[in-house]
Amino acid sequence: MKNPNRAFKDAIYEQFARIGKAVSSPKRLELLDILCQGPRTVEVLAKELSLTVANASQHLQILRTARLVETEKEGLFVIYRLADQAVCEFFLAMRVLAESRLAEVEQIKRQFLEGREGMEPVNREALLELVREGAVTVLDVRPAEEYNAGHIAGAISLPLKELERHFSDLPRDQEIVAYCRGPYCVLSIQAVEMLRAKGFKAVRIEEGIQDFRAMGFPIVVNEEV
Amino acid sequence: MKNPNRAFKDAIYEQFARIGKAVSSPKRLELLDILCQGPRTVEVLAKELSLTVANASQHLQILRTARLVETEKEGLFVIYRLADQAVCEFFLAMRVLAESRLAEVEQIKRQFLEGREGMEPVNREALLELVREGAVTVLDVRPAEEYNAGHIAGAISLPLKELERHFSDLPRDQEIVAYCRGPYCVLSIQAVEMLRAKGFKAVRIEEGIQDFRAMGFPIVVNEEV
DNA sequence: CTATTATTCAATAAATAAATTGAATAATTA
DNA sequence: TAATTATTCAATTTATTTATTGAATAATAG
Repeated sequence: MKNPNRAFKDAIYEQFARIGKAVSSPKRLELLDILCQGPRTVEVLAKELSLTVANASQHLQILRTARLVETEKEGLFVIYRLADQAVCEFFLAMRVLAESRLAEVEQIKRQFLEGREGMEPVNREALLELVREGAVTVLDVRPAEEYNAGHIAGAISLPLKELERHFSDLPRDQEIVAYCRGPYCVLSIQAVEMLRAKGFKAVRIEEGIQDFRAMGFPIVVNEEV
Repeated sequence: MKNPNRAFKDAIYEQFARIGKAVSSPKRLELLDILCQGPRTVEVLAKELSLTVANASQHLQILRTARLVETEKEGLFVIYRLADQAVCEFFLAMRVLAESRLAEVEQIKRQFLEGREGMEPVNREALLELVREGAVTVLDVRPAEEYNAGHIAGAISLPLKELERHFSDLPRDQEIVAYCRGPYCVLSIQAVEMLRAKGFKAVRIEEGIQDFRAMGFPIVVNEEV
């Protein structure tokens, strides 16, 4: 070893790599993405990712070893949550980097949305402005608990599962903008398809709640029951 | 497969994981850190990390596959550089996250600096303010090429290797603040030790050139020769 | 053309990580 | 207390990653 500082540097970068290793698995990234939305039990996470519970538990423990998530035992359940909001911001930064550096991401997305109406990349800035002004009906199509945990001020909660039962509550003259968890969540895609099939003027906005938060949109949190 | 969108999500998160895998090795993180300072040849990078050239080349190719770095052939040499300044910012974000989440980082650093004078965590804000005001002599102890590629406005270039020959150029009445590549670069540590041994009032500032840039310090770039 | 030099490639062995399976643990309910 | 449920543990197989080595390639200089 020529350089006497090698051991120090090795030790430091090995620590940095703990974070890197934690985010080097697609499954763990998806877990982080969901945990950005709020705390979840192992069971719920496993189901969301179509993993066995044991496998999900293992991945979660790796995230915990890297101190990116924390746990709390509540009765029979173990609730996992992000250790810090900074972890969510880091995940978002990584997503943005992947989107900007890897053309494949855009390609996979385009391929998935191909042929579906209302999903074409709209003029995002203009749409965001309309949302800001309240000039459109903003629909939060995530499950009610997630809406309660935090939603865009002025947005209406209408979980995808209940959409069919509430068509009559929605305006036919005004544009409807649906959002969900983010660009890779399909809830808003399905919602817009259903709405369009019924003749509504609906469009999807890719941004998820964390993106809106990062952009400084006012977020409303409902009281816990 | 219960969920028909699984394939889409798997494809997306697999792309994200390409970035994660690229930054999951300590060696590749160190390579990125150095490349944040500027372009380098394979040979130089290999030497800096005490790696074989073949091994360094392999790591660099992995970074290139993840589109984090780019290459350019110049004569016999292949020059690697970051593909985008955003990659440097991402690396810094990862470093900050590791520092905040992993207590081990601070511990390793403390252990390394133990017993050395001038390295105690000084009042950073106050010191930065002095640097900003030009109330202290600011020493850039990196190699001259790196100084030329970008340095804090007002800083004097005095590479560690030439320090001994230029003691007489330095003020004995004013405080000297040395900086280098960042908190895990040892150049400024060695410089401060040498200066103190000669009776100068020298302190180290942990921040590296990329940190100063991120903090909005004015950076001066010398004309290429 | 030959020699030199920087880099990459290819093959291998060793280490590490991933998913699967079934058993073990811990908290709760009947 | 026994049964149930959510989670973790441990063992295994399979796949991936890492470092090492020596050969191959490509650009340049003699």
